[in-house]
Amino acid sequence: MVSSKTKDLERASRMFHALADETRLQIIDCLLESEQCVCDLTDFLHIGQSRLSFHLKILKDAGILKDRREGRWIYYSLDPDTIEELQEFVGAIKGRSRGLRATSRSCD
Amino acid sequence: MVSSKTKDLERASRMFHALADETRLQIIDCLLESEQCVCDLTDFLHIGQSRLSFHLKILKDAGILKDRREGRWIYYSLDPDTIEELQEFVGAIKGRSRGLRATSRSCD
DNA sequence: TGAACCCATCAAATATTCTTGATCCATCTT
DNA sequence: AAGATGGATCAAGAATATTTGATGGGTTCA
Repeated sequence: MVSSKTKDLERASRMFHALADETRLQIIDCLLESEQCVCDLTDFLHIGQSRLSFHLKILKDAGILKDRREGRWIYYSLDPDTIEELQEFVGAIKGRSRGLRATSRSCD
Repeated sequence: MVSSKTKDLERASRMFHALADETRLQIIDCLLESEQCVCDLTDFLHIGQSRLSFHLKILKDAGILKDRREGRWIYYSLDPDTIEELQEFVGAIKGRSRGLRATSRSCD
């Protein structure tokens, strides 16, 4: 099966893009311990609410975060499945990056 | 030791940014098998030389690629140490992302 | 119902990144 | 030395991303 390598790269680049920002990595860091609601995150990170909301959306759209509503609060948390997917992707690169052979070719 | 969490996040976001682009992921894909010189990569990827050079620089600056000159050619290859660093970073997130406890806090 | 609260979304201004073509530099060949 | 080749770099424009403040929607509580 081909599984469209193009699609895979598109998905991977979206996930990496979501992680390519210090503010978003801080958000993730905040969520390592447990889920958090948006208002707590604004307090912790000292950033404006709409700005935080913007970054949360990017992380959520990339599948890295999930959210759930409870009354007036919305709790965000990491999505373990996506983190694992990410780990597999990096692992696939690493698997081959040690002990490469001399110049040869194979690509597109 | 503190090791400046800010620095870590800065470094991590740089690495992720380098991976947050389909063209650059294609380059990496080309380098999985073996090192390649720039002219081969332009052939494989069907992109202009200056464009490729731009992306190679981003990957190299992030530490993901190394280069070595041989006569008039410059060969690029993956840097296994950085790939490993990347894997550790993702692993650190994954390590805690399963089985989170209920709401609590700890952050900045 | 209305006020207060939590949060998403929108529009506009900024800032950053990417692409393209031109130019320059180093190396090799003759 | 002169030309050819492999690549980096630069400048300018095009495309994306980010920040900020304003607005609006859903929820709770009086």
